[in-house]
Amino acid sequence: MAKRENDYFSKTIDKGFLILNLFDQTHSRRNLTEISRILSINPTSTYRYVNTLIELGYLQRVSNSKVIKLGSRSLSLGYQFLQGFELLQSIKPLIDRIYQEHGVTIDTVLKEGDGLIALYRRESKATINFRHPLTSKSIYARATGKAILANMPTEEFLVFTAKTKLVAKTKNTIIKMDDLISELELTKKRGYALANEEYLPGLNAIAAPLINFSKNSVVGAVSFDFPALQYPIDSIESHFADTIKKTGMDLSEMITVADD
Amino acid sequence: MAKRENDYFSKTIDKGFLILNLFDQTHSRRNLTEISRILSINPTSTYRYVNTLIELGYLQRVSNSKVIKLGSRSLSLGYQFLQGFELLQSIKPLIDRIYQEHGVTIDTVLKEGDGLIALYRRESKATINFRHPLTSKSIYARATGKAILANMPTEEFLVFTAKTKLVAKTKNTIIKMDDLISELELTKKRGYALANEEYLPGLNAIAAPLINFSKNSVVGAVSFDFPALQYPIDSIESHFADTIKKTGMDLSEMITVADD
DNA sequence: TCCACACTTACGATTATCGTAAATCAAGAG
DNA sequence: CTCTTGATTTACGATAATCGTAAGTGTGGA
Repeated sequence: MAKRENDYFSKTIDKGFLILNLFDQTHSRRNLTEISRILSINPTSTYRYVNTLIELGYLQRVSNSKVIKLGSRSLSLGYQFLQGFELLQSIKPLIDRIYQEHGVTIDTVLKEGDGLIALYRRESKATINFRHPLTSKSIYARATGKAILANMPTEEFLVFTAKTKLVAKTKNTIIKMDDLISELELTKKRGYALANEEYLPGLNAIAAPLINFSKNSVVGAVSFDFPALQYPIDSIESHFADTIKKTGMDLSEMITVADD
Repeated sequence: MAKRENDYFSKTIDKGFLILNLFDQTHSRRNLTEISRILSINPTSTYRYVNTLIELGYLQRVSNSKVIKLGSRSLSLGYQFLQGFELLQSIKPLIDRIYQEHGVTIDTVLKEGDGLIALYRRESKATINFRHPLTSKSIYARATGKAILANMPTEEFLVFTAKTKLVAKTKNTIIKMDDLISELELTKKRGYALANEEYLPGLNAIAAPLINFSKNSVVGAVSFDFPALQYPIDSIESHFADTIKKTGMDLSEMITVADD
């Protein structure tokens, strides 16, 4: 073996998942060349991998053509992941209950690397909103993100400030780091974060951090989301500040137990 | 190379997914030895694979211990699969609407090999019921399964009768093949299937097949599920026969377009 | 403290995968 | 209908990734 750089990492598995990851709502169909180019994998290897995933049922051909889409095995694996993910199962009943009581849209996210990933979302109209982004990097522009940033260890926050360039997502996005820092100080003090159309135009939100008390670290955040037109930020703050703080605390307690 | 049995199938990818598949609601935590034994993979290889999946975030260690559970990457991949699965996206709005109108529990399944897999489910109380089985083999005991069997090509049905042994799931399960066959003839004639506590005690259901008209083949089924106590099978039949047939037809039309 | 078992690392042997080249297929242009 | 072009699939020797034994390290219970 040449380098033995990391003997205990399988590149092949990595590639398999990279391929599967290319299929999502906006790219539900792809062909070999596309896959091969995006991932810079030799066409023959790509063929082998795709063929494997098709035989396993995770991908399938669109009516015997060369076009490829997700297979039904992916669907059941998807459900299985949701069912098997302990944290989701533990917080779901509580979120559903709060949703019933207050009729607000609730979004729960986890901190994952630099960004956020969706943990569970209840929409005031439909159920899970399948259009909502599953991951987002612009953590500083979202209420959930700000709740997390405000409760990060100083060291980690410094890394964030060092490597993040604040980009305007909307006209309200905070783009000066100093402004963001004082906003976060306020956020930490009062126990909740606000986002006044800072991430998406027309979307206001209030969020509280999710803390693993036993590790004393922030793992995510929960937010209530509102249409900005009917719910100006002041009215959200006066009506929901206590509720979001309580919700954050309740969820944090569950997470502390479930997260290990 | 020794055999060149199938040059275009990657065993490594296969194994990666086999490992991930071991994690579900009832087995949300496992250790190396367990995985290695179940899959008959050499411990070192198992270590390599698990290590890979951990580095990629699909698995994670339970607080630095040796115990392993699903990682947050699996959660987002799970959501991504649901979002990217075209058939689910196309039928979801219709199911949601029928759910609103009739307030019944709706279950949609796809035929997959010998068994059924969950496509989408709306519960009359909560949303997606995460406890409901995602896959089931006892196709003959369920309303959805019977709707599918009744509309299978003769050839495929003969394969089913040849290799299936009817096992009683409840005291009502049909266990004589002749009885099942005449039941299926009736099912086909009237356009819907009934299950009178044949799969689970206390569960009654009425189901219609989902047909891909362009291929002229049955791809799944949709059912309304009821608690047997409040809803005897006769009353279900008289109240919901037309609705389930209409629902089946509407969904079939969508599927014909979306399924290719 | 010791034992038993599980996990991790090392490294030569093995063989699965890589990747060039050539064949086949499919779609659009003429 | 034929040709052309680009995509997909197959073949097969070369390469290097993975396998699997063996030995080392950790960990929990007796």
